[in-house]
Amino acid sequence: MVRQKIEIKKIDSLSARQVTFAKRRRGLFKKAQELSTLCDVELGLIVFSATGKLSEYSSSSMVQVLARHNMHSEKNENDLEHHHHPQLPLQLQQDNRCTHAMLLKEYKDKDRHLRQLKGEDLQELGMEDLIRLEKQMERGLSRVQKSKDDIRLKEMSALKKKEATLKDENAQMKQFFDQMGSSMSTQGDKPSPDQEGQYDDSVTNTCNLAHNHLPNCNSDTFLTLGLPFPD
Amino acid sequence: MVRQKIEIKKIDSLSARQVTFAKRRRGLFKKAQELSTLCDVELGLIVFSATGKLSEYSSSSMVQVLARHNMHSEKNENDLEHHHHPQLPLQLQQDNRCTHAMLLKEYKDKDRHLRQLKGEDLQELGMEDLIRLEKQMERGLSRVQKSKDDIRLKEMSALKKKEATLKDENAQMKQFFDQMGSSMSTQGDKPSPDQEGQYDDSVTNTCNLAHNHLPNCNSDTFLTLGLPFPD
DNA sequence: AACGCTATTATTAGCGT
DNA sequence: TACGCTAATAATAGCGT
Repeated sequence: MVRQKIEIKKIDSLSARQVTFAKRRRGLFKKAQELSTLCDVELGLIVFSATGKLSEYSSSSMVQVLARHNMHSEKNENDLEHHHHPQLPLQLQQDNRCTHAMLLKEYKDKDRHLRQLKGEDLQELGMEDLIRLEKQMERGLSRVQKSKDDIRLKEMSALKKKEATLKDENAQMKQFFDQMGSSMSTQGDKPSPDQEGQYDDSVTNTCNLAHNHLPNCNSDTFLTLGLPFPD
Repeated sequence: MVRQKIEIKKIDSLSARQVTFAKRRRGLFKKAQELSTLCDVELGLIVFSATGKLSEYSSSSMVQVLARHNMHSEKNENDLEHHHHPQLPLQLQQDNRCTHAMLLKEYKDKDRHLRQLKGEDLQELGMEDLIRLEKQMERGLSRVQKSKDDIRLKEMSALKKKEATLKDENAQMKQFFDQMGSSMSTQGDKPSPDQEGQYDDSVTNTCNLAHNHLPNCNSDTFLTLGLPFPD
């Protein structure tokens, strides 16, 4: 880094790439080793050099790490099997060895398409492909935005409903306290128990503590008390 | 490292260990990512946190990395088999079986993600997921648009180059015809054959048919004739 | 528990040999 | 090709919030 910071993209020069690979791989293995020691965690690191040579580090043993990793994978696999798409291509459900290659192929196709939708690996595409991709992405984007809007709308309507309910309750309560106030000034102080049942505890308590004859009792104040806006 | 360099041994304090784990894991993943990008190598990193949570990075896909790793292992395994180490085959068989399950899982994951990027199956997503998805799509979209721009720019510069060439040719031709015109009015009508060899047929023919002494011969006219714009 | 800060250490890009 | 070297960037330990 004598001259300047480098940008993270494939190094053009083969020799420079090899040198950097050797240096950074050493650094990476060291960091992995330090992490596993310092934090006492299990970890595995597999690196294939450009020439295909394998080098690996693992805190315990690679077999152990991979076994554990496979357990996790299987767990997720079972969950997915249960909750999600039971209707995938039948071929994929069928057993093992013969479908493995096909599965891998389909997997790679999907992977490529996915990367393209994420804006990677575009250099191999021509203008027509790019335009088709762009259209597809715009469609997807607008659908996502529509979904967002839908959720927001649902949230809004829930809030509106809650607001209406609270306004209602507040109005009733105001009426009740007004009655109580006027009857207090002329006779006793007992509220009728059958009306009290309509209000939930928190609102009732808050109001009982705060006001005895409701000065400035408008519904917004009550709405604020009843609705703890999360943001 | 404000106070001093730390020694590489298990950190005693649980909370400090967790913090360091989070920080260093981020660093390690970043380094792994940089290495795979800079040096264009395949690499996989598997980390189990102290609480058993799995986190992984792989340059391509974990399945591919593990499959490749299994191949290497099997090769070595055969060598070892020869050298009297008969105690690993079970694990590896299990690995292969699990790799298939994992492949299926990753396939499904990719498939789901792909459909989401195409704007399908959005109903199961929450607002956070949608926002993340939207960001991703916007990034992808802008990259696709950048690729389009790049192609257009390349096309433009090719066109500009061609334009310059044609302008040059036209200028030379005009000069030639001017000379011919003036020599016709004073003497003969033969062009010198060695200059004619510089022009390609279409341009030469067009000009010969259209003009005999070049009225209004500006280079744009010639450019239009020489360049059939496709759009 | 998760973030931001910053003084320090750690890593490494570009050379030289 | 592989190994130092060193200036410069990158990571991060220990705090504070």
